[in-house]
Amino acid sequence: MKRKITLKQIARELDVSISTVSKALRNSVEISDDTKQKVQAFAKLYNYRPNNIALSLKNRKTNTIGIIIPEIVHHFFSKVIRGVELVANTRGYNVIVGLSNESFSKEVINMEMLANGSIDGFILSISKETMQQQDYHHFNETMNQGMPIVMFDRVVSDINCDKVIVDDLDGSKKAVSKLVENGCKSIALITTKDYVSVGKLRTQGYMDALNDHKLTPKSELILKIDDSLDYEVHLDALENEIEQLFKANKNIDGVFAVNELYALSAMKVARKLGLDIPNDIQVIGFTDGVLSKHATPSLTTVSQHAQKMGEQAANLLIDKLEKELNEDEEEEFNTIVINTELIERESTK
Amino acid sequence: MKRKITLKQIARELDVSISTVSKALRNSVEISDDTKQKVQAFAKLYNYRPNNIALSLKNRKTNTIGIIIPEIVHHFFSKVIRGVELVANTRGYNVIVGLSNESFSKEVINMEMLANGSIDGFILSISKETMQQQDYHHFNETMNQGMPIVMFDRVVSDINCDKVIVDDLDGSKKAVSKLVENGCKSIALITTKDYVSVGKLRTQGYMDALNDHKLTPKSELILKIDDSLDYEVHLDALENEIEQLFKANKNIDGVFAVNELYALSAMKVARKLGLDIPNDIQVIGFTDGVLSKHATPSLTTVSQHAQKMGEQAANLLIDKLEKELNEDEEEEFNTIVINTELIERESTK
DNA sequence: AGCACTCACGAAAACGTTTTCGTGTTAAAA
DNA sequence: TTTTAACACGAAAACGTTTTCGTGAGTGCT
Repeated sequence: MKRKITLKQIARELDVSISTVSKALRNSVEISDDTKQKVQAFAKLYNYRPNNIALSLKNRKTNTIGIIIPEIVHHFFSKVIRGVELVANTRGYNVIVGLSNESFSKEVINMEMLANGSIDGFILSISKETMQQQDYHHFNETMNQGMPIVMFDRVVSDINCDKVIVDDLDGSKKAVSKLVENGCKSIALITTKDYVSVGKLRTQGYMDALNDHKLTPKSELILKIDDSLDYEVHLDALENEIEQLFKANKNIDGVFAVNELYALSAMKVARKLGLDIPNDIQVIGFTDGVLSKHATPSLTTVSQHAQKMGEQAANLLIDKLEKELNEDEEEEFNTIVINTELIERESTK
Repeated sequence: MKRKITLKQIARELDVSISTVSKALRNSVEISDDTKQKVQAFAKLYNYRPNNIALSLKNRKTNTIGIIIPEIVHHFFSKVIRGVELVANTRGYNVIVGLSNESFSKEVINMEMLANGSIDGFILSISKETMQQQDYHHFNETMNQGMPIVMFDRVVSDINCDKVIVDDLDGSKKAVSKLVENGCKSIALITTKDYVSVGKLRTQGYMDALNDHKLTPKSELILKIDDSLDYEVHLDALENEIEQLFKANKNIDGVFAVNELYALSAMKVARKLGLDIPNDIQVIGFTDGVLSKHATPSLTTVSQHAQKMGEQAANLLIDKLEKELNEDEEEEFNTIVINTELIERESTK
């Protein structure tokens, strides 16, 4: 078990100075061809590779970006990571992952752990708890230290930074409009509490679409789920609430759900109540998940293009990292809006 | 936008030496209480945090572990990452993620990128292409440089390192035995080509279970899918093959599939052919996926405990990293076997 | 006064690079 | 022969830490 070889060791073996070795390897004109050959051959033989940590320290640049997400066992987030990885790698960066697990304190700790030199910038999506508490000091502090942040999906307008978001409003308008055009008269909305920004926007889109079609939104058709419960575990509770909704409003003929699980649960309850999909009731979900495609009937969804979001976020961040900004010139922040796409499957006519 | 503060700056401001600042912050007895207080107050005020990169260089230890997986948009792998992250974080490590995308060259490049000082050790699952080519030089070279590796799930016996594996053999035996006990006489196997080690083992488990119950395996009931196709895309081709199998063997009353998608496809085809699940035909899949739970009917599966695998792998690696091994004492490698669990749902009686 | 000790601190090396600047040698020009 | 210039290389600083060792001032003792 031999350690990795260093410049110093090569220098000692070849009886030259460290500087000479370094220059020879970088093909400097200062070094004679003879010496270059000798050094390069030796380095190749011993498979020399410069130590990344030393380089990072010297250059004050790690070529690593940190990504903080609330949860990794989630189709949407893992697709985003894939997108980030893809462009990061092709642009010569590594990716270091931190999970907040939807917790404020874990988000803070994780960011502090990485902000002390380990990475050059952040890509992140805010945890639910942070959104509730509306405590964003860690983002501001990070940025004050000159470390750029790109937020995606769950963003907050109070923070001035680059952002990549889904056009949630337009996406849900498209979905609800589709339901209306397909003949639905009484469309239910299954959404989350308002503090999650995306939930709010999707609710707004539902409203807008109804208004556009001269339909009046009815509050009894809107079900707001308290998603502080882990719904993977409390599936029963979720289905119960939906069942109550359906029973109280027998005329429901369309459902728009702000995520995959709500939509699937709605379909399950509908079947249980003897309703046929899509003839008695049509369902659309907002999601980038894997369940929709394989459900029976398969679910019509609003696709978020998660991987593309990751790619765009990474490009935004790396662009900023590599642009040496003139001191006097004002820094500017971009917001990229990713368009949604309605993927029609069997749950709609 | 002010840079992060360093020891040197604190030293200059307080008109003491760098060493004094460093010692004061670490509460050294060498420093007077007066000076300690002064320094610590100043450091707190300016929110001083030691630079990780400098520490890594000095200590020759990064407190970061690299994880290389073939694919991240995959329930199994993302659960493993979650497990790794969990114990890594509580033990003071960061996690840096590399994706091989099932490609040999990307696996090699990614490992080389990280092996030059960025991390202390690897946790990885081998890509399909690497398994096919059976070229493992990059693993050996990494280990020769003193960087430990822990392999999980897809391992190879030629390499001497720590491993965490699922008891694939026992898992599939349990599944197939269950089918037999539930009255199945003619059980089909849907598996992959043999080069993926886990596929091979699961096939073996199927054989063993049949033999244990005095049933003779019939080759016409075994369908080997060429999974070099991306089956998410070529779903039709997959379903076609399964349909041929069913049509050619009308007596099939049980199916064991080595992954979730094969199992779901089998159910879909069965329904299409007018077969009732689980009365006409029972299905079990080997998986840790999310589809099984939400399928209709929900799928009975062999659970792999992916998160636990990640946790164990991380513990194994960190244990090795933190155990200063005596030079003379032989290094030893462990293999942890994770037991599977049969989760019974609606697709079996 | 001379000596030994403790106390509180600083200098310097080390981790592995890159880069600036200086310098000795040799060959060409005056 | 002397001056100049090119050439080939080395010394040293810098990135931000930690730690070993050295040292000057002060104190107590004889």
